[in-house]
Amino acid sequence: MNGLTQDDLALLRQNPVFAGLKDATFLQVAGSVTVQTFPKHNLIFQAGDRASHFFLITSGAVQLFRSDTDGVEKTVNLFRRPQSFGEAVMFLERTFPVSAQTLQESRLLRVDAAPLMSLLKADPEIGLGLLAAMSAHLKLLVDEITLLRAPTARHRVAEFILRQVHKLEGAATFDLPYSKTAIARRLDISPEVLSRTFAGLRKDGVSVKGRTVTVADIGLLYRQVGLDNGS
Amino acid sequence: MNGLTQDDLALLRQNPVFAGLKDATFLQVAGSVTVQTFPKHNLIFQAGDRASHFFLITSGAVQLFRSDTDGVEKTVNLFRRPQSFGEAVMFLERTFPVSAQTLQESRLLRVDAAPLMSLLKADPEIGLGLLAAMSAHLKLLVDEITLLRAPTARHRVAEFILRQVHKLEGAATFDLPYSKTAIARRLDISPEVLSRTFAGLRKDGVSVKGRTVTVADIGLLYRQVGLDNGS
DNA sequence: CGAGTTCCTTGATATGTATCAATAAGCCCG
DNA sequence: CGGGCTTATTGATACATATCAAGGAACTCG
Repeated sequence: MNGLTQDDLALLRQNPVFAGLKDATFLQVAGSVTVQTFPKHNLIFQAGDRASHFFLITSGAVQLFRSDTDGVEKTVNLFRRPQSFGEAVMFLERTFPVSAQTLQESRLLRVDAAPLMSLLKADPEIGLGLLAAMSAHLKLLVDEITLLRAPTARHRVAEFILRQVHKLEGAATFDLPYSKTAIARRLDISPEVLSRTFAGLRKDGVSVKGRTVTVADIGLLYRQVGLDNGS
Repeated sequence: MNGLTQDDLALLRQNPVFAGLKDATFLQVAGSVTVQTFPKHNLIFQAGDRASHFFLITSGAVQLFRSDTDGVEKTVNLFRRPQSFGEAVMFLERTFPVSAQTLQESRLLRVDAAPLMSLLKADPEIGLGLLAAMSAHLKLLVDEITLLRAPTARHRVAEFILRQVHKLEGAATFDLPYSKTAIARRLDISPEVLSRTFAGLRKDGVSVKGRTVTVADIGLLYRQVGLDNGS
């Protein structure tokens, strides 16, 4: 053991760098992760240091900063749990372009580049797997943003339905993938509004009975939402 | 030339797979991208085919589907401009687990794996560069989602300010990075509400004069927003 | 089958945000 | 400096959503 808690492992696992790894590979890498705690205002690394590792924050706060020629510190970025920093530079095998210091007492997970990079270089498939996972993840997030930027609850719900339906026109029936409360949370609306919105969509041929949703005319729904289904 | 328009290039460029490449590398890869147009209901690839390429949609719509043993088509996913599909499988050098067909007349950009993969294998740094860029991109998107999920305009604006400030407490002054209209768009609120919100924050020590913002007490702002600055 | 949950729906109300409209401030360029 | 443009502010109003409250439906477990 290296002192990592369950929480630490979960945090690592959901970091983009690790999310795409297979369990076995992940555990292998996690084995070399170490916990470091720093007091307030402690330097973590300095601009110009070799980026032989990156950090994930479990508590506290870290400031990335640049020291001007005249010694004035200019903060570039501020990170907190569950953010990580330094990984991009690590992948690039460069030196840190900025310095990092804690703003509070902080607990960090230090991920050394060596084990990860040697895995990546020994087995290119791992790197490709990471690329695959990251691009898939990016797609999901872009979709999520599209959904959240929809102007009204009606639009969000309709978009959500249209994504479940996987068709451009005609009729369709499908089951909601999870509870309505959870869907409401995901769409960032209250459960009440979700319920009302479903009710309001009834006159447009959307009927919801329990978890089963039936759409009479998908094309109509596209038009309702102001999207173009291309037809 | 291979028939790619400016629009095609821009679309490719903003795809996660290409967004992280250096210009030179990008142009090299783009040189082997081809345009393919398909009529409606045309098979693009079949489950089991070798994933020697992936596609980006410039117009039309594509359905990914699975043919059950009894021949029933079950749609897995539906993609439209500017989405891409197949890249994850391509990176993994596997065969497509599903089939793809157009639902409308469609125009696709076909990106062959060979040039990209040989680049990746010849120069591991390119793959690492992609990983670096993707993980940076993922961070941005996650931040964006956090921002959009903030409950009120006040929260969004405060979060936005706190991100510009890069500090946890004390006072700070900074310049807005772009016009207020643009900021409003980014926060998904109307310019009027942004204006009012700035005005409303005045009594909490936030003053906005032109593009210059001054925050008297950052800790107060954190508390206002219900965030914890850890102090 | 029925009591106890949890989840969902519906109504009433308050709050927040968009929208419309008008004014004011900033900016560019002659 | 001043006209003409864009950008920002402020007010009035309408609409959308959250919240509070209560009733109803579905699910679980004995």
